[in-house]
Amino acid sequence: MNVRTLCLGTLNFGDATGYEIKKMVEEGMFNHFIEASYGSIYPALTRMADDDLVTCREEAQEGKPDKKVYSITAKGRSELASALQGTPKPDKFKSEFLFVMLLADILPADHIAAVYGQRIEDLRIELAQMKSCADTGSHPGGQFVVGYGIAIIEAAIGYLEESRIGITTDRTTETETAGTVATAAE
Amino acid sequence: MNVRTLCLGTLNFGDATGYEIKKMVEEGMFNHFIEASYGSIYPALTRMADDDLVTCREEAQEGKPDKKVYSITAKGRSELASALQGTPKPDKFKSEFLFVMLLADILPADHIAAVYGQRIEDLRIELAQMKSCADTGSHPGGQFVVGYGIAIIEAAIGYLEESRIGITTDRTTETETAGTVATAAE
DNA sequence: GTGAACATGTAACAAGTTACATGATTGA
DNA sequence: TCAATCATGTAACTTGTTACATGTTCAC
Repeated sequence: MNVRTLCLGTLNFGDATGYEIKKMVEEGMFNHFIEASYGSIYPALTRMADDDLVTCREEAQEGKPDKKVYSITAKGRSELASALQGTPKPDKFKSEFLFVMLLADILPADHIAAVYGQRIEDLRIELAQMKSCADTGSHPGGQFVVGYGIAIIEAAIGYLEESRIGITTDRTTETETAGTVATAAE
Repeated sequence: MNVRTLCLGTLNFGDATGYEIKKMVEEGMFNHFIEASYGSIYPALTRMADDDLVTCREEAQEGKPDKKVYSITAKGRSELASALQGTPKPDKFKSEFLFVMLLADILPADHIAAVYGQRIEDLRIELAQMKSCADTGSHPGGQFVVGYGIAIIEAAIGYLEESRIGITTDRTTETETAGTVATAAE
């Protein structure tokens, strides 16, 4: 999915500036399954205004630069609907963490342990953040998405906790090799 | 993580051709948390051979073009280890499906139902595929990764199944609007 | 007085994908 | 005979990120 559809989707929930869209994406529940930068949002918004998918009203502010508040148009809404038509592409789940775990045996045991612990902690934070989203947004679609996120993160935490002993201990002989490699890397 | 590290990582499990690396990524357990195309793998392999991270031995074949079998070198292994040093970036989970669900109320009810059903089916296939990986790879890191994948996919399926009624029924008044939008979209 | 938050925007750059080019074999 | 599998490779193209540019206010 492209930035255009993303912007259209957020604007469907209400008017917003480019700045606000970015914030919603990185702080709201969007956060966990989408991302976008200013460098892509602003140009997208400008082009969409040219295409009449959104309208822009400028709001002067004291001290701060003018706000450009965007609203989705009827044309924008139908564009959004047709972009959402058809089968959505399968989810993409990219994980450097898992890649590291896959190659755990060539890495120092303490590094693995640290990364592992950190991951659990990160997931707990993500979970808390997601649960706070659940209270705010009473919108049905939002509720569903947040529920999905919670279910998955809880499963991940659960798995990591019950596998912790296995992955951390299961490596007696490898530590020397890892040491050699780490030294050679410098 | 870049293609280089990915290739180095797969070569760490044994020699392979560019073609085989691609297959492993799209069929093996790598599949679910990484992706790469020929257009990125082949150039990466060539450059890494120049940098002495891998060696290449050409194997003539009848009827088929020559195979280029790559092996990771000691230098490659240390490069891999140092690339895996440091905290891995947080997992990225991108989901068009969830985005569609978020905006379910502006889309035709039957479309949502179809997409929803398809998603459950796809996840079941993914789960089966992942479970078959579990038998093949007896490697500890692989076992862990596959276990993680299974845990998450099962959680997703579970959530989708128990929420099915809610998301599909909870939309009586919206259908008309959706119809209008769908028409306008054409 | 220093950094964060507010607010927009552009240009250079990175990274990878898609499509193309080539060509034999094998199974339906 | 038509598609798929095996096998490699390049060039054009997409898409988006990073870094920069600009400027105020508020809190510490």
